[in-house]
Amino acid sequence: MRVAMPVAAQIRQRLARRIAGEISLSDQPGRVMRQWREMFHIPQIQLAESLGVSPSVISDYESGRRQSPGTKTIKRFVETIITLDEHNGGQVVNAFQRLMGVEIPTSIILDIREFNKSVTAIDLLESIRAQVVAGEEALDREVLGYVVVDTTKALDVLSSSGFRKLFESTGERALILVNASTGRSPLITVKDDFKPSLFVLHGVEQLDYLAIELANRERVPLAVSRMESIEGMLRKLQILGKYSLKEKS
Amino acid sequence: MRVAMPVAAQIRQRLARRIAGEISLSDQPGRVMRQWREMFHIPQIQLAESLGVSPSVISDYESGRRQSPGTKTIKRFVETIITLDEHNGGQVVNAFQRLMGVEIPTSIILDIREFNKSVTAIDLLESIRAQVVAGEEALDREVLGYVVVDTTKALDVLSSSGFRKLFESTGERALILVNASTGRSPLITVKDDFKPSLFVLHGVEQLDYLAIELANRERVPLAVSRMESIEGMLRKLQILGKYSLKEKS
DNA sequence: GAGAAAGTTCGTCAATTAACGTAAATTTGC
DNA sequence: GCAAATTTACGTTAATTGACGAACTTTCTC
Repeated sequence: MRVAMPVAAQIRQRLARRIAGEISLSDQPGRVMRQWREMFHIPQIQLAESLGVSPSVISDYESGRRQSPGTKTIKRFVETIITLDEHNGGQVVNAFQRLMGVEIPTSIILDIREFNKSVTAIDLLESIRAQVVAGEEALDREVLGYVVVDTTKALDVLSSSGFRKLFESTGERALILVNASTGRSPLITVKDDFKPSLFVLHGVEQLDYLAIELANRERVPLAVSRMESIEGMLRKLQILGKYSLKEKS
Repeated sequence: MRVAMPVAAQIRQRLARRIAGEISLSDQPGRVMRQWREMFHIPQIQLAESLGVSPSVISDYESGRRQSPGTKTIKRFVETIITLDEHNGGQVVNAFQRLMGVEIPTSIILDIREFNKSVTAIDLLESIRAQVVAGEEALDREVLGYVVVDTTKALDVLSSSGFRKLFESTGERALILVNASTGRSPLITVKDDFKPSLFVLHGVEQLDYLAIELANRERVPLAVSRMESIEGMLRKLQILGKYSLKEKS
């Protein structure tokens, strides 16, 4: 009996199939390609180099000049972005692994990553200028990664069981909720053993008292980021996550 | 809050993504297209008609004359085969739904289908000239569908938990195991509450005594088909399953 | 074993892809 | 606010796709 495929390869394959499927079923394959390239934090130039083509080629695809790329192109594209990530310690692939099991739609995820170095809740909060409002006692715990979710979209797309799954899949990671008007709706779902180790809200107008209460009860730190723009915050997170395999304690 | 996508549409979408992904990641996209068309029991001519193209086009893809079909082609292909199945009551899509959750590789599945009419274990066994060797008492139960698995390949590819998942996903259906030399290895895994409602073996040289014992203990009918070829058996099953929505009791 | 049904092969052609390279535009970092 | 990095826009070319249709082979069915 032949030995089964290693788990890592299986995850890789599933993610690859998912990306390839999304691209080929889209009316704008280029847009989807861009989304994934950005999810992997790979500049066009680097991708072009790895593919052995000129950067303008990537731009042409993403901008839609090529309306129906062939399977060869898709295959090379998908395999290259995944391989590049693996060379960086698999920050994105590994983070996605967690989501693959629960079928969370990609559209609500603005950014996702596993850290390759040791990062604490405090490190993360500092980097995105966030103020703690509850659960202060657990701020020194290590955070293994983060997921940034568009809360408005999530409320639209996810059922309440979807939210629970999202939380479960984010254990020991930071869940960063942008476009969270009061923070009440998402927090209210937190009841289980498996839950994020850190909540960060961005874009709250008026923080709901219940959110604070729940965070205290569940002993999860809750913070509010004071960054002006989402883009700025994503950039800060990216810098914080910049790989450095050796630093991991 | 917008209402979530209906379950049926979700399944359709997941299956579509999976097929599209498989096609675009394959080195021989045409071969994969053929596999899926055959899984859906759609003749080239009918597919061509639905797509509004000439049948030779399908053949050209499947034979590999077109080596790298574009996303538009893939998308139209996938959506058409799924839609055609849905017009037939979703015999294949619904059968796959069950497998989607457990990630069984398509490669081990030779055929799969839900019945749209009432079929009993006896009906099925008669149609493929199978002799019952154990568990006779449950032969009048209704069988909702069937899965034909290449046992040799499955032993190669599936872990023991994979087998259990396969069984679980086949509840109230017939599991037809071809290339099953003794029938021992697959049967030995049956221990759970969720299991096929009927086992059929094909291609056994010498039936293992333990298989019979286990089938009796678990009260699942076990039969051995005397059809000469696998192809012949698949054809018989296809005829048995020929849709007739009204007949379903 | 003849006839129908299904699938293959291949020459042909217009439309599109895949790719380059250069110049222009945009974004980001200090 | 400038320099560097990144992305875009687009003219161009060879290769390939997407498609037809006619002739042919294989596979069922009665």
